[in-house]
Amino acid sequence: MNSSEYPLERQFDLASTLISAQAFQWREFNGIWVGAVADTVVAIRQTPSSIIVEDYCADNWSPQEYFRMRDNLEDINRDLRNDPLIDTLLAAKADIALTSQDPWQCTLMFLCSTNNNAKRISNMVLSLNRMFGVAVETPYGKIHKFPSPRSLSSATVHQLEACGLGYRAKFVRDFASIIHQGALDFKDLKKANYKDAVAQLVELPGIGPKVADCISLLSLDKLEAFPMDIWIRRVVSRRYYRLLEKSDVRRLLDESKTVSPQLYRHVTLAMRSHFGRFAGYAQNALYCNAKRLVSERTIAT
DNA sequence: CCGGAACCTTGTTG
DNA sequence: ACAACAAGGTTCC
Repeated sequence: MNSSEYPLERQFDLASTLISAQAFQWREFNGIWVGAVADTVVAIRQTPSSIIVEDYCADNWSPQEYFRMRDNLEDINRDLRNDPLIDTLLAAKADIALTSQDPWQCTLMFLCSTNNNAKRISNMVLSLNRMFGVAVETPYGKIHKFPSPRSLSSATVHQLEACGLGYRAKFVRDFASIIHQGALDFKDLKKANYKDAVAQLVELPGIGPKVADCISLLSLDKLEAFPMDIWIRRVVSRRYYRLLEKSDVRRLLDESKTVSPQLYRHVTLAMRSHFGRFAGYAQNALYCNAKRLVSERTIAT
């Protein structure tokens, strides 16, 4: 076990970030967050001035990188500062960091995320780890590493269904095979521009435009990606309708109707042109705000 | 290309 | 308690 302390290069809230539905593998043990990341298992805790990481399998996992501590938030915020709502949210200091994850792991988790809720996604990911990941002894019990492409590609659909994946089992297996065979290289996607990366991602089984945007933003350094889920759909149609075609707004407002690929493209393009090259940061702020408002409401009633 | 339905399952809601 | 519904969408037709 390798323990290191990293000074907080800027303030952010660890707990809020780890439950913000950017990743689904984290579990808390009295303020200490334990989870599988990339090819290791880590326990993280936050002090007022630092992040302390215990790394159980390696010594190269960097919280600075994972939490994007080196992004220049002043530049980013200045860039986003032609938007009143974002200004308000930035002033409120939600302190939720944007994560930069391992693409293989990130893609797997978002494959599990479709038509699903955070709690269940988390259960699915933890089951996959338990069934297919290498067990590691920690003070918090046996924690399993994230499975390799090899192990998931040789899994049976039946085994994956036993992890609670449902109809996603086939997607996960097929996707794992593609990666295991080397038919897609995430390094190429990192080098590619946003548009090309998304175009390649949506060719993969179970990955549509929304999941492709999440992967691009959270693991491929495409900070202009603006994933639109149901929460962003609501915010956009109610607070940013001026940027959109009337017919698109009507379509978004009627939640009984699905978002067609073209509508998704229209709307997210409009948002990207509004927010610019760091649109993903704006998306994260809007998403967290929407969720926060809802949780306050459920507590109040 | 578009719209609508089906999709596994579980946690939450009324 | 228990049915109905929603849940960070995608695929198929």
